[in-house]
Amino acid sequence: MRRAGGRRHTLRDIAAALNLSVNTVSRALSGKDGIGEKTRALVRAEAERVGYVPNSMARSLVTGSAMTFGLVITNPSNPFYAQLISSIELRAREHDYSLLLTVTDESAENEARAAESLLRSSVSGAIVVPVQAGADPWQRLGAVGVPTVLLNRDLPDLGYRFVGTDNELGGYRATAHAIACGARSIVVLEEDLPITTIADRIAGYRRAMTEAGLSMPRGSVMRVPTRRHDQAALPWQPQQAYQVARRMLRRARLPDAVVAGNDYFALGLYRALAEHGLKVPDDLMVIGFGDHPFSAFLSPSLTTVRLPAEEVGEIAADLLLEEIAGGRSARPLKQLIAPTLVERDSTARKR
Amino acid sequence: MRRAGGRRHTLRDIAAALNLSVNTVSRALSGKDGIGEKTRALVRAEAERVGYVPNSMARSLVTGSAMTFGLVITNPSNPFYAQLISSIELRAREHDYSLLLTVTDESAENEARAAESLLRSSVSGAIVVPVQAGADPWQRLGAVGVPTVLLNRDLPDLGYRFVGTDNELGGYRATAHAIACGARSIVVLEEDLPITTIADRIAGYRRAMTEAGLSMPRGSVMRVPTRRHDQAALPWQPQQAYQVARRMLRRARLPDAVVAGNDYFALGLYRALAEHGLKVPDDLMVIGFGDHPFSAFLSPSLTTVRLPAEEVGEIAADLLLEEIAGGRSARPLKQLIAPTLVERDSTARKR
DNA sequence: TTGAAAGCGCTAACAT
DNA sequence: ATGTTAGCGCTTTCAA
Repeated sequence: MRRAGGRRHTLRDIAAALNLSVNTVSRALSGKDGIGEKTRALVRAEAERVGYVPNSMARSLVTGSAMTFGLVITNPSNPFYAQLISSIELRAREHDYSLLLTVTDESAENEARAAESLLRSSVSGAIVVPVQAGADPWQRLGAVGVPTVLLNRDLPDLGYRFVGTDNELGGYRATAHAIACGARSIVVLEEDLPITTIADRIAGYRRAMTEAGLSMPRGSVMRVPTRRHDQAALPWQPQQAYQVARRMLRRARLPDAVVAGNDYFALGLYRALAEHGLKVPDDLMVIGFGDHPFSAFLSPSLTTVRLPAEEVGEIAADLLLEEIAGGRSARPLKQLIAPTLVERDSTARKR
Repeated sequence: MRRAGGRRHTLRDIAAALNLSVNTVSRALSGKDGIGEKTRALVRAEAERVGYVPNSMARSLVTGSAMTFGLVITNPSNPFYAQLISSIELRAREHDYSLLLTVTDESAENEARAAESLLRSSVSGAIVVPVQAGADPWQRLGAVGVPTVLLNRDLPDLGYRFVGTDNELGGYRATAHAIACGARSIVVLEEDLPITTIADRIAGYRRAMTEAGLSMPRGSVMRVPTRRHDQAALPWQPQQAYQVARRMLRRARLPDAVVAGNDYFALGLYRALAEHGLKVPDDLMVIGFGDHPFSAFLSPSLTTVRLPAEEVGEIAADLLLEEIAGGRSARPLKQLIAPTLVERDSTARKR
């Protein structure tokens, strides 16, 4: 029955044991000066002896800061976000902040609740991947003075700081690479979600095509249906991409290359193509997005766009730390980190 | 300069505006009875008007409960843990708990700090994947009365509640399946980490081999080196498994099947085998572990062991909720959920 | 160098 | 049905 668990010791306990005032004990422990060395040693020893642990809630109540980051993410099973969690948690921890994590699962309702919850918890600041179904919840957070950094998806109306991947550039590079490899007719396979990351990638694709003077007939942008509000283990559904790819394969003229919005879609593509007797890259090139862990080990290995997850996470945390500190940052308000193309065999066409 | 952010409104503000006592306002808002309906309506209206948000720290300080789960995980980039985060966060949220997340990255030092941090934060309870480098930090947590549930890796000395995957059974099923498919000589490929999940899987492998009367010569258990304390994007390194597999392929006699400790290792195996001109499954069968998102889409598709991540997460959360509520649970102290074998092409040998 | 007093925002007794 | 008092554990004035 370990439930027993005696009451935690408080400053008062230590003060009583040592015949000191609570205040003295507080200062001895918090390393402030204006205290005798022997007193401090005494207090520390007693604190150690009884296993004193400060109560952060009490401290926060008076200082007004909970020393906590709120992190709001759509889906931890997305490897990009998983990495972001890691790198932000680490940075937070290094600066003695705790991490309060909320998952929105692309739901505006969850997002509204999340913002409210961060408010209640008096987080020192928030890092948010918005659902992009309105800016209200985060507007509110900023309005009451909680520094908020937008991650990966911007909400320009708010004028908050933002770090993310340059998806437009990613889409451009992927497409330009396909073109450089000889593709003339290129199809994009993207999820059907109304978020800027996807729109940006498509814009990048269009720019590359336009620059190369290539046409984008109807059907060049294919959409994979999303199942929102679905506590999904998978960030994306290769199976859904597979279905869409099969539909594409019924067309009279096949494209030379497909640029996928993520590597999971490329997985579905691979299967559809294999079943159809098409060889990658010789019959059709495939380019992924995300450089997910498996991509280097597919056969053929997948050419893809690597995302600067760790860097984005670190910058987000640093931006937040700066905002909390109150200093105007030298950094630009909006920061887009360039992703890099990783060339592998799925675009290495033998001539 | 949104930094302005006026002070948050408090109960006192509302009380003053309405000429009521703070207490009345408190009860009106918290839905307690003993309050006039018109008063309540009035208070609610005013709260709404000024956008009142309760201060959880203040409430927690007096109630003693922070309405927070502490979740301590080794690595969010492990898809199994990513799912666990999702399902636990959801369950917590449904019951109005927030989630405080800490990443240990397999470091005992981080773990000790994490436990201390949970203590400071007065979490209502903790769900922990221990590093298994000693039980002290969690012993301490329980000792001061914080309900703690162990996840995926047990610390039997503590006598805490535990939920996890039945890895022994998983290893057994994987191996037994290989045997059923005709394999006589089977090698296991496991990470080199001193944790029970791995030891259990190996034990299951041994049981299956023994039952079938098969021998396990030296070299039957191959170890893939771990890079600990490495904020890695990858939960495991296919590349490392690839290296180990290449070493194996230099042996005089090759096994009929390899049982991998996770699907990422299977990825490395696939490459090594392909480079060596060996066909899966005809020359060598491969079985993975984890049923990671990509596994169904490899070619050949990977036979693997699917882990009950969502179920484990939900049970962990439910156990914790029960412990917090203080009611003795009808459930067993230790709960092992059976994983299921997913048969695919990597073991479908044409006879 | 130390102590006393006040108060952070809230809830829980106990009055009225 | 409402108000008063007290106090959660800590930090922050201000005195001594």
